[in-house]
Amino acid sequence: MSEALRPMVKSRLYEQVLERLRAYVSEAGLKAGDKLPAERELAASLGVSRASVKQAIVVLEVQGLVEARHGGGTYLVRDTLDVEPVEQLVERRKRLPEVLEAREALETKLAELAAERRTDDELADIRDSLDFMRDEIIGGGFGVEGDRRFHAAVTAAAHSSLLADFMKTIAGQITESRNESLRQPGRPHRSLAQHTAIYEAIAAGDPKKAAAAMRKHVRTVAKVRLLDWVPED
Amino acid sequence: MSEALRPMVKSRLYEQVLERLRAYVSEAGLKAGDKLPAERELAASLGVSRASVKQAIVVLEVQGLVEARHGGGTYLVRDTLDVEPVEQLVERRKRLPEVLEAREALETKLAELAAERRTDDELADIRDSLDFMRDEIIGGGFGVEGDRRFHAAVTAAAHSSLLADFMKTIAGQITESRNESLRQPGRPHRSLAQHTAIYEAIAAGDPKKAAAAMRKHVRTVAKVRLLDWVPED
DNA sequence: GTGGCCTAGTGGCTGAGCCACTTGGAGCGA
DNA sequence: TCGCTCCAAGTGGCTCAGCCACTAGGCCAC
Repeated sequence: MSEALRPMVKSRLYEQVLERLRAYVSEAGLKAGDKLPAERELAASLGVSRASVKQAIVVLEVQGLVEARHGGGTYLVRDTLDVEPVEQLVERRKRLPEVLEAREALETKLAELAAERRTDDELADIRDSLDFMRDEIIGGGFGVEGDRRFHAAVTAAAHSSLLADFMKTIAGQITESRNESLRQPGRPHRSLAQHTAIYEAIAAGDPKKAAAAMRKHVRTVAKVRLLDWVPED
Repeated sequence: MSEALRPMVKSRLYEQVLERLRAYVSEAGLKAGDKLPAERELAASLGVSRASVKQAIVVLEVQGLVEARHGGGTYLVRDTLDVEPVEQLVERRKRLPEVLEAREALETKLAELAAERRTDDELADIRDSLDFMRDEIIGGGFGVEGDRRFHAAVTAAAHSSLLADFMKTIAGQITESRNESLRQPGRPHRSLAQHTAIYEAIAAGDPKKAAAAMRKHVRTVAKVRLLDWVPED
């Protein structure tokens, strides 16, 4: 109660940086794909430390408004730094089933191609991602990052730049579904088993088996997501 | 295209910290209000720098899952660190009109009381927040922080711990509406004018005028929000 | 008991620095 | 001239060490 009368939250510096950044983007008329000033430069011109600028950028990153490329600069994903209104979120969510259908089509083929075309190095990459996932899960994590690496490695091993490009366009939504799916009870271990099956088929050079294993995996993910989202209309 | 086949995003360290943190909370059975380990401690036990831990905490902060009190530790807001599913977001959103009604009731009375009870120091605080808001707007910002400080200062000046507690329970949703409202074109300046009117009434010790000015202001905010959210059902 | 004070604990922020990765151009060879 | 390699500059990722501001809790004086 003594605390109730005081200001409710202290403003954090990164929040002010955030606001300045948003204002800058709209004033400078930056569009999707445009490059933001370098972190060191921003820190200098805003008169704050680089760490604070970093915190602001991290926030924009998790909100999907910005993409930071290691060594290559930070880029706008949309034409603005404003957070997506709830309405659009819902809209996007309604299109998720479509995305998961598309994912099934693409990844099934990718697994098939990977089984045929993978080099030994690429197979090792897939194996590494599987190990990483296992470590994550053993360490109490969900294996999110390992899952991501696995699918990226399979995509690379398929040697189809066109399919890879398609995957890229739905990568964001897949990430979303991955995060949610892997948080379900017992999910990480089941996921690990399914990925292992995919890996083994690819290692054995068996395209049909790889495709089947991948299809089963993607459908597992999709089913959960489709079930827990029942639009009221 | 050469880039299309490579892993799509590199994992950031703060994301892994995030995952560990979530796992920790669920394993340790922490509940809303419980204290997280200190940043230095987390950094040490996770084997990462404090800056990375900080980035993860900032993410949790903007997602409203955690509250960091300067000098007082970091606390869970809910029973979990998982992000709120879209469904609940929509649910909460539907209750927003109610919140804004409640806000009108509370803040109108708070303004009235502040006009009667404010000390000179408190009046100065309100004045300061107004100046801060003006600076923000001149500097290209939206005046979000100044707005927050203004209402906090008025609440303090009203000397009603009960009303202040009520305000606290809807503070989160008010913040949300503030962020969105102030981003509308021309909004910051109009907001500044309305706040100035409230300030002047409080300074003059005119409770009726203060209440009226506050009511007008809150209704402006509410109207915009109510208009742009039309549930489909 | 009450109130003020002091100190340890903790978050906020900074500055300097190293490493990893990207990019673009210089320079070399065919 | 074209194309390739390689390197240096630019930039993000992360760490370390440290200072300051604020909070909380215990101690002490009254």
